[in-house]
Amino acid sequence: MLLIDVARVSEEVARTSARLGKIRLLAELLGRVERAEAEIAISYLSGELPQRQVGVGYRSLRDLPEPRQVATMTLGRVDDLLERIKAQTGPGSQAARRALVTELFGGATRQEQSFLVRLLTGELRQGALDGVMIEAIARASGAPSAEVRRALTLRGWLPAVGSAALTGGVEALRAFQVEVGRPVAPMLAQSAPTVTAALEKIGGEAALEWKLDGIRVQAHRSGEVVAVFTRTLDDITAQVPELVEAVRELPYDDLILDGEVIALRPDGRPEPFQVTAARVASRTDVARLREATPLSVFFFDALRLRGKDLLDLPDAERHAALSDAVPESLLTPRLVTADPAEGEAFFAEVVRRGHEGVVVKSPQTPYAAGRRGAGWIKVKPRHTLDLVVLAVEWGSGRRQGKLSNIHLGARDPETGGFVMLGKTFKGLTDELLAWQTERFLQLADGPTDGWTVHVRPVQVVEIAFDGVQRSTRYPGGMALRFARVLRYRDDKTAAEADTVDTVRSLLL
DNA sequence: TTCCGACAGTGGGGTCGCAAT
DNA sequence: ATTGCGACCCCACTATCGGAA
Repeated sequence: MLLIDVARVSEEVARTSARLGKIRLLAELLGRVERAEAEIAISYLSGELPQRQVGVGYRSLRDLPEPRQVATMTLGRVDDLLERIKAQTGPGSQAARRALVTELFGGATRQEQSFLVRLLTGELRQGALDGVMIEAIARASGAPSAEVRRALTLRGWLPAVGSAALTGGVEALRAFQVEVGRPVAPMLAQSAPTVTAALEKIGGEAALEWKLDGIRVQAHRSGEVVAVFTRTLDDITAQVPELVEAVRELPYDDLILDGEVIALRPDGRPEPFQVTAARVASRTDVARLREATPLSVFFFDALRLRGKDLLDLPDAERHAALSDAVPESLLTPRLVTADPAEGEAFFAEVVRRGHEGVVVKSPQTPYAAGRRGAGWIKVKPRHTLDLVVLAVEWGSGRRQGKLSNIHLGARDPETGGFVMLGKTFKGLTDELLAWQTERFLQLADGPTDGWTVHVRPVQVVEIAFDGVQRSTRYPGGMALRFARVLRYRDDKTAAEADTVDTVRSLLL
């Protein structure tokens, strides 16, 4: 199959707003792709590369060669070039990669170049990724989409699942089983503003667990072999020796556990997320790093124990099995209650100890691998500040032509100026986007680079955020974590906005 | 007919490793 | 030594479609 066939379908999918229409278009293409190229086609049309990453991003694609007039590239040829690009390492590799990128794009038409750029930068923007592709595979193969989804959560890579479905139908999909050493898509949580609201959603008794601000881990053990995976199924076994040792000491040797690793201070309080993240990301000199910043692990779920899959069991039963297999010191603290007052007190205590919040879990739900099911609901405290808008950036995609990402500043009483604390584009409705575009064009002040519009610092905005972290990027040395817009405040002037001192007091 | 679950999109700050400067 | 880039940790929120109620 030619790349142009895939690029054309992608554009047609992007033009189609109906999801069923997108599914029909994708299924039609899957129906005529050769088996040998099915993985590549599925991969490209769900916005990922078979190579996963090849070391080429937005910056490397700035100036491309002139496009061809006639489309001749096959999927196999593109895949081969991407494979060679990925294989470049060591001195001279950047030039070699650049040459191969030129070769790839020089063989492509304008339409193909556009598709490849979006594919390589991870911005396909056709309104269809895994979720829609699952349905398309189901339709093209005749297998129920639930079977496709189930196979995906166990295999972790849709092209392999889709290719199997197209070749062998439902039977091939059923052959995918939980396999120790191969990560399962982790279950995710929804969120609620308070524990009371979360309990109400679940209805009746629920389990409340500490939410630790670390790195999610899935630990596998087969015999003495241990492997550890992240939320996106990357292998980080070598970076977390403490976890590997802890799992080796467990009495069972065929298991998959779900948990969190986190760096704790000697007094048991958590280190800032940045400390845990830096430790886990470091691959060099791990032995020395673990002396200075040891990691602790806390498990909260068991997907497999003693060779038995537990995914389909209700939470309460999985947790009973977990607490039977794992010592208390490795278990995430947990309280089972139906009483909102008791739940809120538990939440307050967890926050007082410096942790991120709680996860409220329904005792009945099975492990919904890969889904953001209603069985788990996270609750975190929320801070707010009244800040001043210093500048705005033009949006992209569906926000093209709208001023979108706003720069946030706190008042500095010493200088009478404002100190930037970060940016946000979250929490804006279409109505608000339209309003702020007009408002900030009126307030525009000073030079613009065509991207950022600086404004007179007069507009106050109420911002919600999770916390203040240390920053080397901003002049105040601090930045807001997960900032989002709550509302514009026209009842306050910039002189009444919150100060950097207020923000600094939240840093400790 | 209305409601709501699932998805895709739009980006945020911080960190590491690697190659180039 | 420093800088630029790619990749991946953490993530919130809104709009939309289409099946469920």
